[in-house]
Amino acid sequence: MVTQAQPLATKPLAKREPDPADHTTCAVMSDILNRIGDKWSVMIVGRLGHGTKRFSELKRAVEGISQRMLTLTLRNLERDGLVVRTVYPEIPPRVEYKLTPLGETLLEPINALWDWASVHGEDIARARERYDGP
Amino acid sequence: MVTQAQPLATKPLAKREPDPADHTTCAVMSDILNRIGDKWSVMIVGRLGHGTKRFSELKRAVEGISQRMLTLTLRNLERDGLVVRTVYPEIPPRVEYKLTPLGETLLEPINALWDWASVHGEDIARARERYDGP
DNA sequence: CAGGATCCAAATAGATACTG
DNA sequence: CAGTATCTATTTGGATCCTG
Repeated sequence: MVTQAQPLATKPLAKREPDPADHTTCAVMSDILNRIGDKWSVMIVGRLGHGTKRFSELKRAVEGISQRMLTLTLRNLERDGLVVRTVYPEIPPRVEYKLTPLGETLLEPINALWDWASVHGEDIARARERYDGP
Repeated sequence: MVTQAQPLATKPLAKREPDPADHTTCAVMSDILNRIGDKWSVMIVGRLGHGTKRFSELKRAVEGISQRMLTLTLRNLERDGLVVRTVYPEIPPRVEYKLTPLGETLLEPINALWDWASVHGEDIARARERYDGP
């Protein structure tokens, strides 16, 4: 309940190797992964990396997503401070979503992953074929 | 011992921006995220980044994981060619896990994420407090 | 248009108990 | 030690209907 105003900003835990034995960072990672690891968050963040989009644009852009999941995912991203939601009180209603500065910083590691996926995706596919049987 | 596969190098699909409209890479991403996005894979890969570990070592190192989930996750990582499993026919049995060359390449984007998490974890925590109510 | 509310199916995860 | 086999609880996602 205490809205503690600790000297915030970029005074993190210090850079460190990924170390699952480090329970603090480990917990944070679990948390992050729960967000970006879900089925849609990365797609949406990636799409918003191209600029502001409204709800229906996202729905069309992110192939296969249901209305419900788009709403839920956007709410979570908003809650985590990665996305801002702006409502224009018009008729018909218009709602726009864009990345926050924090959200934009996430774009970088996500791009790294995206690159990895595009480079090694076929390696994985081959590994699976090998594993699943000759 | 296990230097069987050369890192297959970089002959990818060409570098590209994250673009959820690109259905090919998009599908690959979904796939990758399904692997590294689950609750345990990243922890395990991170831990194996420090070197070969046996089953019980991993179980102790990755806090909170159940035997079942460790087995399942390791099998998936093995299937995807990210981890090699070596059984030593001794009594009592000994099984060791280590990253493949492909698995090691994954360490890099994972580290990027880990860094991001350690830097911005508190930002997210604060954003949530703000969102959830004062 | 941008959702909220429901209901239901499927995927995931945890807790045992048992085994070579 | 390193699993497998079950059974159950929780999470998640999709489909559908409704509204300002």
